Amino acid sequence: MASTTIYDVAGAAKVSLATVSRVMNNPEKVNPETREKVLRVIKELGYRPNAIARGLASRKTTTIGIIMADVSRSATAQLLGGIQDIAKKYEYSIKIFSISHDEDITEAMRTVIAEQVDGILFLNDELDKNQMKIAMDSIKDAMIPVVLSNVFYEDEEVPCVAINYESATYEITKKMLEFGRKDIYLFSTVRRYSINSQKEAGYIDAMKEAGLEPKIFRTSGDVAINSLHFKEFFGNNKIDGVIAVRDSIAISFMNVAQDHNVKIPEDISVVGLQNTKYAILARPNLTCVDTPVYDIGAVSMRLLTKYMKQEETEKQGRVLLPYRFIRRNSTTI
Amino acid sequence: MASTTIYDVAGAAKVSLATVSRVMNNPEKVNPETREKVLRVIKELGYRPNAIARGLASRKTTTIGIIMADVSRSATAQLLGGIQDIAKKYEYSIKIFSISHDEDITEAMRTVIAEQVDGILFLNDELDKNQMKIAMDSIKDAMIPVVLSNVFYEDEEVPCVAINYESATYEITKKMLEFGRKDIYLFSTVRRYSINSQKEAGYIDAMKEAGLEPKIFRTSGDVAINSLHFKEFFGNNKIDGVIAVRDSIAISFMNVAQDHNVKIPEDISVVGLQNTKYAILARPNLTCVDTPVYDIGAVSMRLLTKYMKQEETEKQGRVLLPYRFIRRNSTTI
DNA sequence: CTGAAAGCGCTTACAG
DNA sequence: CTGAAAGCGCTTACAG
Repeated sequence: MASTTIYDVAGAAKVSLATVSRVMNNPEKVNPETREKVLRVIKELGYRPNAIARGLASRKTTTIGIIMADVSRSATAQLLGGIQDIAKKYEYSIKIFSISHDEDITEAMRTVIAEQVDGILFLNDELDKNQMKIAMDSIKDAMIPVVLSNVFYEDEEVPCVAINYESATYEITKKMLEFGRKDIYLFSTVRRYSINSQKEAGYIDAMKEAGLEPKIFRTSGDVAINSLHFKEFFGNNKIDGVIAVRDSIAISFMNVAQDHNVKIPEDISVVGLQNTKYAILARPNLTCVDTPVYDIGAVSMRLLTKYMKQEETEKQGRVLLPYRFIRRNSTTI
Repeated sequence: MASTTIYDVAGAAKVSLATVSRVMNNPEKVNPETREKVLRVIKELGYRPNAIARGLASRKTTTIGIIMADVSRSATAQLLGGIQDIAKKYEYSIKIFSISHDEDITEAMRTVIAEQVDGILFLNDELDKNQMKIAMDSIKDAMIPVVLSNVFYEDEEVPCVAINYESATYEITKKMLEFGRKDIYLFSTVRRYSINSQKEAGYIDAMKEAGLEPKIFRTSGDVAINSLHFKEFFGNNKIDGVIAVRDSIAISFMNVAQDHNVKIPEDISVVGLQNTKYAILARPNLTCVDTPVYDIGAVSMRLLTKYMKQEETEKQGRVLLPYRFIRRNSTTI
């Protein structure tokens, strides 16, 4: 079945195609009677304008591009959830682009730009400074509105929606210190992410302020490997607190600790910095800093629509969403 | 910076735009020398053809549409991972569309079709039979190649990549029976998914074959609610085996059971039907049927490319990928 | 309020 | 092998 075009509608309604176009785009500019007539025909024929033709003619695709590292990462999927809900509301389509840190960023960005998206939501937090600069510069050159979503970039002029991971981690570290913990470790990842760097900074601040030495332990994202690494903590290392950038790291640590007859939270307090749904499946339940990733996605998409419609023109810098602590049984806090 | 067009390239290379177009689409049809010249100019100018214009002129967008229920569901994110890797390889762009079971499917499908995607990967397994029919019929009418990815539809003519969840569940139930378990429950979801129905069917078969009464317990997807429901199992119900359609259900059951001093696996054997990465974070580690969701995504995308290029023309029906059992500590199997 | 016409940036027969 | 021209299905000034 060949799809019906604007010509078919114009023919059936006995008007010009310009009029049909107007009832779809500027209905107020057309006589109510003809408008109704056209609307009726549109409905009868089930007509939907070809989005590609419309995109070419109007130079607006009502499509946004989402640039990320890996869809299957839990945080990315959550962000997408929030983005999608808002995008749907404002009738934007979504195109996704994964860019790996080991590919040619210039080329990858050209691909995105060639797709003529109206705006970009940038979620990739696995690029280094130089790569980020290339990406941001190419978006700027193409004059495409962009919002960073749960990623940080040094140029604070670029709009960004996230959480103040630094202060969140600072505060939770402080709290542990107040409750008497001294040998607190931060468990982070081997790969560097812009967000985890912030968490590390907050932790380091709090420890230094207390006159203690910050101890960052970097582990793999792989749970099986983590488990092996963790064993070393139960011989020589003095340790009474753990803050993990990922819940899965915290949970696998708790498991290994308990296998070594270490009591959680009495001997070691453990905190996760995500609050994924697995936090309450862990035994003991994992105390967390709750980071509202869905909301970050939703808010950043909402902000992007404003830039695309030029309702918001001045760069307002970083939007930092509130976070909160969820006390469960893995801490004595 | 206004983007460079094919006219700019043609001008700089002193050829017609038709020639530029040819070096991009049918390089073999143009003289090697002019080809090199044009290629050089393209590189210098960083030219990339406008994908929208190209799409309109060629009637091919090299974009596929992915229809799903909710991106943030773990299985969906995994599928997307596999899809994206293959799509990238074949240079297809990806547009995502979420369709909820409570919206107007006809309209939703029109939106997808209006976007002129070259092919559709259908992942939504939350629609009922009638809705599925509407969706499939509209795709057929629009003559867009489609592959079902981890979803089942009664018309087996529609290409589909998945796992034989029915036989997988049948076999694991059998295995439990062989090892002496008798009061085996299947824990499923309140909402109906095409995949979970298959799991239920396999379980029912195996139980009936053994002359036992199948007992399906439907619980919410919410872990907190599950926990409350599970309590009833430790008073009256006789139960010595649990097969859960989701790992999270299995894990929260194990937690509640252990809180009631029930021994896993001695008193109750527990199996999860996903093998998410949380299976090994659970205590005891969760025995699973491993369902290679990433692979389903990758294979379905690969198959779709074949249909789009018409390499594969005849409908080959369902492609069922292999699955396997992963024995861990939550079973005595 | 409505229609004729140009144009969006490409591709693709058609000539030559 | 190359170019001129038509056309993809729309939108949008421009007249009227």
